[in-house]
Amino acid sequence: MTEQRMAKPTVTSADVARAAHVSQSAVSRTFTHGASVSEDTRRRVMQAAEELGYRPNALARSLISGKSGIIGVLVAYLDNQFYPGVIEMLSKALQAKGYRVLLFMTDQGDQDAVVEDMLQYQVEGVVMASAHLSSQLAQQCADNGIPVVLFNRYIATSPANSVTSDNLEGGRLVANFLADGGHERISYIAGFEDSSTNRDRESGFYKGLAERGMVCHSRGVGAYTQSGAAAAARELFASRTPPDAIFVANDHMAFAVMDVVRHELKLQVPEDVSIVGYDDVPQSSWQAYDLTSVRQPAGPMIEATIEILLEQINRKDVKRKAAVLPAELIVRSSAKKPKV
Amino acid sequence: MTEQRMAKPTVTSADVARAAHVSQSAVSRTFTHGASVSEDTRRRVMQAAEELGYRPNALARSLISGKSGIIGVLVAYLDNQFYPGVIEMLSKALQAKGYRVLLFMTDQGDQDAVVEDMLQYQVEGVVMASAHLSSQLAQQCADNGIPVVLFNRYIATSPANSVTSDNLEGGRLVANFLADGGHERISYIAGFEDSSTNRDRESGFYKGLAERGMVCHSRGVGAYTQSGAAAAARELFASRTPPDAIFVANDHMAFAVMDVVRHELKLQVPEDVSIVGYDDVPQSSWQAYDLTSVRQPAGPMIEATIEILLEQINRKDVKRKAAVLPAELIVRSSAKKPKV
DNA sequence: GTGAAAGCGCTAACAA
DNA sequence: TTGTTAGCGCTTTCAC
Repeated sequence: MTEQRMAKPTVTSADVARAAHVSQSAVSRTFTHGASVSEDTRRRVMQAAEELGYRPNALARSLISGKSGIIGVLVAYLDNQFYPGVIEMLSKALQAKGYRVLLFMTDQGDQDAVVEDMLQYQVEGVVMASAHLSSQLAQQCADNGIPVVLFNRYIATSPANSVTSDNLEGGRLVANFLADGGHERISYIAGFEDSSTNRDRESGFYKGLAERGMVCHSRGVGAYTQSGAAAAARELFASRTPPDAIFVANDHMAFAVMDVVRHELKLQVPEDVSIVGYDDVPQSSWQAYDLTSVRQPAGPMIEATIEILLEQINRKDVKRKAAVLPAELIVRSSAKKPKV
Repeated sequence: MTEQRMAKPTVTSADVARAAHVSQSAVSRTFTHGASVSEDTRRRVMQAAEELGYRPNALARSLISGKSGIIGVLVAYLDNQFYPGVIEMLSKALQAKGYRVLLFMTDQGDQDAVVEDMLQYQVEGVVMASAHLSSQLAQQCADNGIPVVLFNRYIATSPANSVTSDNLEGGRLVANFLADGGHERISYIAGFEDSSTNRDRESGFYKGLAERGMVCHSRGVGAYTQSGAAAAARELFASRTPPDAIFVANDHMAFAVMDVVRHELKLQVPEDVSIVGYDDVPQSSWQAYDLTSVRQPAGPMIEATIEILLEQINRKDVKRKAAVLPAELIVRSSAKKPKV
C-alpha cells in the first residue's frame, strides 16, 4: 500500500488529548487564554498539537462561547479614496483588538440580505459606511442586541450610534474662508441631497455665508459621483453669472470639477475660480490638484468607532452615542487665500 | 413584575419547532436549500419563525456541514487605487456566489498570525494580494487543503495558484511605444525589486528595448510608494543626461513622478519628458494626469480568481493553475505618440 | 489542576 | 415527507 498524501485529516482537540494522554478539556484549557493548566500539561499538549498540526476550530469555539469575534463592515463603494483609507485603518485596528472583519460591499439593492447575512454569521457588532441606508437596517441589528455604528453618517431617528466629523462646522469654515478670500459668487455642488453629510455640510455652509451677509450664488448636484459633479460644474458655468468660487461636497467630486474647470473651460484655479473640497483624501495633496479641503479626522473617527463598538459589546446597557469630531480646514492652493 | 425589554433572547430552531408543532429537523429542512418539505410544513415553520424572529445560526451550520462559506482575503495596503477596486469587485462577485469575505489587512509583520487566524475560522479559500509574501504562507494553506490564489503576483516554487496580467508583455508594449515615440533616453522606475510584478514588467521592458537596439538609460527604485518614486525621479533628473521618457512600474507612483516633473522641475509632459504607468487605475484618466498606462484587466482577473477558487473548493484534486490575462496599452497624453 | 459530562445550534443519516 | 438519533469541535460547570 503506497502512502498517499491526502489533504486535511482534520485533527481535533480529542486527537491531541489522546496523543498527549490528557483529557480533551485539558487541551481546550491550554488553548484558552485565561485558563489554569499546569506547566507540565501545557507542554505535553503543545507538543502533541504541534506534531499533529492541530488548530483550534474558531467556529466551534464561537458557537459555544457565544462570541464570534467578528465585526461586520458594510461599505457602498470604494471609488472615493476616503473609504479605502477607512477600511484599512478600521481593519487593522480591529485586528489589533482581536476581532476580524467580515466585509460586505453593497449599493442600495441588497442591503437587507446583507444585514441578514451578517446576523446569521453572529457578528458581534456592525459598522455601516453605506451612503444610502434605511434606518430600518440599523433597527434590525439593534433588535438583536448587536451594536451598530454608522460611520460618517447618522440617522436621527435610529437607535444606531454614529461617528461623524463636524460637518456643520466644516461647511461654515469653508464659507468664511471663501468670503474672506473676497469671492462674490460662491456656489455649491451637493453630494446626495438626502445624505446626512451633505445636509450638514450644506447647511453649515449656508449659515456661514449668512453670517457674512451672503447667500449661495448657485447650486448643482453631483450625487457624490465624478460624472455628476462634472455635469453640475458645466451647468454652473453655463450661466451668465458663473461662480468665482465653488464649494464641492467632497474631494472626490472636487477633482472632477477642477478637471472640467481647467481642461474644458480653460480657466485658472484659483485665479478665475476657487475650489474647495471636503474630506482631505490623500489625493488632495497631490500637486496636480493641491486642493484646499476640510479634513475629516479619519484616525480619531476610527478610534471613536471602535471604542463605542467594544463598549457596547461588553455591556449591553449602554446608551446610543453620537461622536462628532472636529473638522479642520486644510489650506492649499486651489482657492484664493484671504488677503491679510 | 414589570415586563422588561431584554435584548436577544436567542431563538433557536428548537423553539420554532415547538411553536410550529413539528420536529426540529423539519425546521432545519425548511431553511436548507435543496431539502424536501411539504408546503404545509414549510408554511407553518415560516410563520412560527417569523413570529419568533428566528434566524439560522450560520456558525452552527458551518460547524456541522464543514463548509463555512467564508473566503479569506489578504491585502497589504489600499493606497494604490488598484486594490480598492479589486476588493470591491471581488467582494461583490463572491457575495453573488453565496460566499462572504473575511478581510485582513497586513503588511509584512504579522502575516503568519493572519493566515493562522484565517485557517482557524475555517475559510474555504484564500485570496492573497499582499506584495511581500513568503511562499511558506501559501504552503501552509495548501497543507490544509485550502485553495489559495495569489492575486497580481506569483511564486514559482509555491503550490499556490496565481492570477496576473501579462506583465512581461505589458513591459514590452511600453518599450515599443516609447521607442516608436522617438525617445532616446528611456528610464525605468521600479516598484519592489523582488516583487513578481516588478520583475516581469522590468524584464519585459528591457526585452522590448533590446528588440529596438536600445538599453535602459537610467533606473531608480520607488518601492511602490509615492515618496519613493518622487525621490527616484529627482535623482534621475539630477543626472547630466536626464531621461526623455520614464516608464514607472505602476500608476500610483507615476502620479508622483508627474507631480515632481511638472511642479518641482517645471518640465512639460510629454514635451520634455514622457511618462507611462502600469495598471490603468481610475485616476489615470483624470484630466490632470491623463496618464498613458498598461491596463490590467481587473474584471477578468477577478473572474479567473473566483473560477479557480470555486473549482478547487468543489473538487480538491485540481492542479495548480496560473492564469495570465492579456495586458493592453491605453494611450493618453502623458507620453509622446509615435509619428505615423 | 484535572477529567467527566453536558451541551452550543445545527445537519445528516436513518427509519418510519 | 417526517421524526429520531447522532454527532460537528469546542467550552464550561462540576466534582474530585
